[in-house]
Amino acid sequence: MLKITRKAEYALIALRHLNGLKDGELATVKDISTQYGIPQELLAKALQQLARAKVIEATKGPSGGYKLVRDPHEINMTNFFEILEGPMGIMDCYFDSGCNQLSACNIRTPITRINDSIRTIFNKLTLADITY
Amino acid sequence: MLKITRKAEYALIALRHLNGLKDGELATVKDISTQYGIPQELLAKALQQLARAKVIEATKGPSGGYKLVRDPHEINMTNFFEILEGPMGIMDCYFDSGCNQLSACNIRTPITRINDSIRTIFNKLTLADITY
DNA sequence: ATATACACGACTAAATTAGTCGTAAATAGT
DNA sequence: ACTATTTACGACTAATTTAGTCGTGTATAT
Repeated sequence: MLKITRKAEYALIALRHLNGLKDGELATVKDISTQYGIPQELLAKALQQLARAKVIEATKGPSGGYKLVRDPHEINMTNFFEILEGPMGIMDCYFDSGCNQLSACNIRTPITRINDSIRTIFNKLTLADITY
Repeated sequence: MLKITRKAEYALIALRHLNGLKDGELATVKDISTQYGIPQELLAKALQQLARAKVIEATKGPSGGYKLVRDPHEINMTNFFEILEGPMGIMDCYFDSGCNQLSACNIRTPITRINDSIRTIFNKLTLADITY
């Protein structure tokens, strides 16, 4: 019920970690997964998604790793979650119009409003806020 | 990802329906489930939970059914969801202190803040708002 | 009596999430 | 060139959660 996934949780931990690095420093998946006790392969996937979305940047090979490449103030949590998990909404009908009960549904409007409220919260929250 | 369950969704539809009844009118599970295309047994369970929590009241026997017994302004969505699904939080650690990674976790504080924001939204939202 | 409606626990099925594995590709150091 | 390190990524399995069903019981209006 209204839970975020572990993948998102792990990614958030990692992002915060990357945000704390000194200029030019990189962190590897291994670094992060051992430091925080996170399954390495799962974290790897999450970071790969963030890298594809250009939130972080990867350097391959020995002494490689990841670093943040966007201003923490520009990474908002709606973005972040949607990169990792796809559309964020408390019900699918918010995005997906394939609901076959729509005509009878009496809560569409309120649901949409609730969704918007939640998205607004997450839109306003940036990585910078999460870092303090 | 941040989804509410179908049970909660169905319950919300039902509550809104009950809220629209005339004084003294009752609605049966069957009424509601056929009108909105909801699996009857699942809806039944949800309404039983709401009845146990004294949000609605059941009358057994022929011409029985459910009716609302609380002022719609007093039924807030945090209550509502927690009746149906238990504690509402985006991560378990918000409630459950059994996390074995707590010491390393670097996002506890921000997670708590996010949770509080969401709970605040749902605290302010009453059934009356959902009914318009 | 009987038909109707709620109560409730046990159960199965489906879907989602979590986590693993194998393989490939880039690259720094030697 | 070779090797160790590190990211990239799809396929797979396992675990958990959610969805939905079933059987049985209790209350009650007619």
